[in-house]
Amino acid sequence: MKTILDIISEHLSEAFVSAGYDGKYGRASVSNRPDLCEFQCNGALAAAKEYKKAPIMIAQDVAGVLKDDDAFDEISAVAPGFLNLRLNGPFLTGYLDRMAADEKFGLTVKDKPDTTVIDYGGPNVAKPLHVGHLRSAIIGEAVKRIMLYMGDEVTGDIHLGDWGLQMGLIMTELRHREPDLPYFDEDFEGEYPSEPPFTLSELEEIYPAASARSKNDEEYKEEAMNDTFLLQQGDRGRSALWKHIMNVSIPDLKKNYEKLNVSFDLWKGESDAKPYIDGMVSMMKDTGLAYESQGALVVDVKEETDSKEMPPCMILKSDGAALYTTTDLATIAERKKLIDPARMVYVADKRQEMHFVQVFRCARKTGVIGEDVKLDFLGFGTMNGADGKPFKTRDGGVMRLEALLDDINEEMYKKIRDNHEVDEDEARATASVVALAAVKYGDLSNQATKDYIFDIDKFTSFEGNTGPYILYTIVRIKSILNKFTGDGGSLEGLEFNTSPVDTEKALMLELIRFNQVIASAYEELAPHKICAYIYDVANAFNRFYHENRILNEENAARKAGFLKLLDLTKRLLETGIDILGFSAPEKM
RNA sequence: GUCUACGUAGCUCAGCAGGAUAGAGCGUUCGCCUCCUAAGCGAAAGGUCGGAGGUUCGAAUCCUCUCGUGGACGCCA
Repeated sequence: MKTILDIISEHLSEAFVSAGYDGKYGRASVSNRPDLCEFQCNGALAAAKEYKKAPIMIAQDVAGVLKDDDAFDEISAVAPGFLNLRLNGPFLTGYLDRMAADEKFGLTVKDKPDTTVIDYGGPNVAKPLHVGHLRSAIIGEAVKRIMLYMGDEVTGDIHLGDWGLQMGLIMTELRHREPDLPYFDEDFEGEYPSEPPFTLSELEEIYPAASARSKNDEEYKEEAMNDTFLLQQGDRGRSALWKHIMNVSIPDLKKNYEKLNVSFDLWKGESDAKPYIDGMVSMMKDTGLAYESQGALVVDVKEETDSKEMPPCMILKSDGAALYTTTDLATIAERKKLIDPARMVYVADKRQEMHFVQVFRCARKTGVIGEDVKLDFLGFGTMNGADGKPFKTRDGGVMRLEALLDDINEEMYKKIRDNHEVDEDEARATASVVALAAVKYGDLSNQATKDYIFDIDKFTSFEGNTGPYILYTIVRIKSILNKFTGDGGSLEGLEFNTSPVDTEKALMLELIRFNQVIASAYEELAPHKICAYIYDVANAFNRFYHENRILNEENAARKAGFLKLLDLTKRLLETGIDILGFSAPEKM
């Protein structure tokens, strides 16, 4: 179904043509002066030059043609040449009727879905999730859902960090602590123990310890690199140990992502690309594109148009071990073979942009992937604390994701208990739903590419442009509709009011933007556009709510129209937050 | 040093295929709960859109320069 702007633009274009001007000038936009009009067209201003005519004259000509158009109640040509439009009530409700009857509220889904892989999350195994992992998870999940809603076939891959130096570091540290473990005995030929030699919390402590030591201890770091290399070569003991690390770590990761309402279709990792590395490397060597430089194997990815330095893409380190670029390239080959997607989207910290530019160029240049497959990098900014510096706990440590969510849950719980008399279980359940919305909306309402301030005080205050405000609005609507249906009312067969009151029409005008907003959020991979939109809708609803008594409205037809509008508003808002990856409680 | 992103109200952010009086939220001040949830609604105050040039009838938006801040710049991911 066409967007309302496209429809209005068509009317305008025809009018421009009828008046003797080029139809291209008939582009409509939402008014930036709601006091004057609902939609506007600035085409006459642009056309003035071509026709050497005062813009107001052109606007008047077009307005003259439009005066019989039943889509509009009011058309005026205003100096210096604006065309101001107000929509006709029945025309507007006709559009709403079609929206309400459509499964996707008039969104034109893609007729040819793109098979897409979205790579997000990217946690390292054996490391607890911390706040730094929040953005990739939240943004990636939202982008995945936007693409799904738009009709693409999307596979979300968590792409675990399970094959790099961090694995070697863990093994080195473990050997220093427990040198007698059979995994490190090269002569050991028996069965390795089935029980892991560490618990989750031990594992979570081992990595930071190892990482810290490797920074000051050159010898230790070399050991870790060697362990990494041996693991990648398939060393038996290290592979067994690797499995233990995975088995201990992954269930915990799953549990944590579940709490975030983030789910992955694939739990693949860097290690899964291993079978593709050798073939890929020899292919790159055979074609002569990969060559040795300073002991490492590299591929040049410079392009003539580059205005900056572009270091070559490193395929193998000088010790022959794989690194980040290696597994990312091999993963592209793996996805090509197993999924054959039309597009791959990577959601990662924007500081990795250079890496992805190199990987994408290298993949194309060496034929790992064809030119027809779209490769997109969506980089997000750093999550900073209230002081504008990278987010830390009060004592300066890295905040674990679990701790952060627990804090916010607790604040939320207190707030609910303060506001209403509810039993403990219900308050806890509601608190977790609202807290998640607060965190996710707080992140998603900012442009992904920018750094943003994660201010716990702000997020737990829950006023203004926040997730809880959106939820509160939905809960309000639900409450009214439930009361209505509880009293025996039915939402079937209601009709929109064709002569809406001001705040009612304002709400309608917000609702009809839905398909436009979703399409634009999809084009730009921009969840914040959906946030801004549902905030506008919630705002318009709350104004309407305050000015009208809905259930007590005496005019039955008018009341029916109100209820019909409420129902559609609720469905749109619920769809919006579902796309963003959170949900609303029944009460709050 | 090279490249890059960003500088919009006291704070946090929208707006940017050029268009009428630059918008929200928080904070500040003042109103509104006998009535469907006040986590709400209304109103006020608060801005030379970092600065300087340029293109244009018209620039927060496009171009150039400049200042400031962050980031990236081969064996980490």
